Amino acid sequence: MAEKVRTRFAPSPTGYLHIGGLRTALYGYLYAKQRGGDFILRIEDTDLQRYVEGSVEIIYDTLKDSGIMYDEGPDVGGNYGPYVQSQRKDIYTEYAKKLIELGGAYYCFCDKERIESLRDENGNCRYDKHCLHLSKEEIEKKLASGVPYVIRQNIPEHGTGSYHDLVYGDISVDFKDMEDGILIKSDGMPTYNFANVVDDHLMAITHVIRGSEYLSSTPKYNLMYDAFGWKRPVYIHLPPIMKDERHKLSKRNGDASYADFVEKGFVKEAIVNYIALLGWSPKENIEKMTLKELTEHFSLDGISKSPSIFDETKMRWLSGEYIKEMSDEEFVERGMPFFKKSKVYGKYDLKKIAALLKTRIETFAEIPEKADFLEEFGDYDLSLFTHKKMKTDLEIAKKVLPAARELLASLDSFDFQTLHDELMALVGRLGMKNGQVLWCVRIAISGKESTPGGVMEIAELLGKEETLKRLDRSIERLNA
RNA sequence: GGCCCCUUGGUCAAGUGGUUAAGACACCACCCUUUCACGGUGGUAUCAUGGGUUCGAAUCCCGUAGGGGUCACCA
Repeated sequence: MAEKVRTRFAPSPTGYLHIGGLRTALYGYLYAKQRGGDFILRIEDTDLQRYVEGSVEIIYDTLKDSGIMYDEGPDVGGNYGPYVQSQRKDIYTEYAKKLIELGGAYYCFCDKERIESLRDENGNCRYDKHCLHLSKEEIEKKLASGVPYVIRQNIPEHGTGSYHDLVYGDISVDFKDMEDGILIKSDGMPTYNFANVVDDHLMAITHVIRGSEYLSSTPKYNLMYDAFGWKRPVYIHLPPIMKDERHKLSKRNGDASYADFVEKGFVKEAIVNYIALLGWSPKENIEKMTLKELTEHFSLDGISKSPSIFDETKMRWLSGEYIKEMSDEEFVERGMPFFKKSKVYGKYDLKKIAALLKTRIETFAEIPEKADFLEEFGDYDLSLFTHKKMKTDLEIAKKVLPAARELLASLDSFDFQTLHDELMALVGRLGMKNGQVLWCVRIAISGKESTPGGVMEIAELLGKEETLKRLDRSIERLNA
């Protein structure tokens, strides 16, 4: 039986979950789910300086809201906990000591001043393995007398660290280019460099999916896996998502996060769908995929190596696609926050408005601007009556509107079908073209060059009274 | 600066020695249509650059340029 696939998403709670992070989580989720494996959430909070209150909740909420459900995590439990690194301090201490015994790490008592003195002309400092050569007695003595210390990784002075990445291929880095990095800080907490190795092993992670910034430090981690005699995981490094060709997408630069896009009215499925497509493409050459479909089509060999630029325009298009296929009920329900911001809320049958709006907007945020004309009727520009293609002008409008006014006033029912039949009959009686009559009436009751729906839909929504009122106002202005 | 990595239209991208170099978004045109949309049809536009290797290179090799990452008691 094949080993069960276990992937993980390991964010640090530093304030938000950016788009790049969400994509990393998504790929981990997709790969695990596709293989019938587990997806784990682990919080990497070993740096108490950078911890931001409430950010863990943002991580939980974003993942759940976007549908990326984790099988194990701090708030859902699991057999490999705890899933918060700050609660695993003793574990790291234990393994750090073990690594020292194995020769893969050593105590370092050097103070800041000594480290600073190691800086070279470029301002880089590289530890000189000074404390590696301390005798056992010296170490015991310093430890006993409470001299502050860190634990450093002991990296060989010669040789090369190589590994195979599923996206980037074979990567090798010379050991001489790596520093004896700190594994355990003087406050007793581990650094990422140590905690990720220990946790990934202890949590039985089979595939490590993370950003490409770890590409060149991975050989260091492999050194530890090897020293412990642990099996190295499969590595999958992901290219960054950029804002433009120079800058990575980041909240610090004011770039939108998942939550921001939801707030901007994007359909959630579209956001997930779009970020899945950044840096990955399916064999089948399809664009629109739900999370379930993504799980079916996802494959690691479709991941690209080069950075991709986030394009909100394409995400808007996807969002529009999801909106188009919603039922009127679903549209009303999901767009409710935006209906509430519009002037039509509470005054109209929102389902009818939904039907008209569906094919015309891409994000829910467009609801107010597209629907508010139903409640707003100002003194529009009369030149709207002139339209070359429709063959209309002010003179035609002056003939059409009174006739239409008379007709509409005489109607008992004001539903779409009646309006359609009667208006078309009027077109015949006047001996004009459809567009000449319909364009003029639509302008007269909407005051807008473009509206969701035509005259009949709008008149039905407005109702007889309001339609006539607007018609009267337009005729009055036309004759003024 | 050292090391690691990347480079196909405006954007996302397919492509793994022989293709008219897919497809999508955006853009433009036309058709449909009571507006705007939707839908349909078509169009503009890409292999960073210089050398090789080869009968043949977007695909392989080397150099150059440009870009990103990393070199923390951050992850």
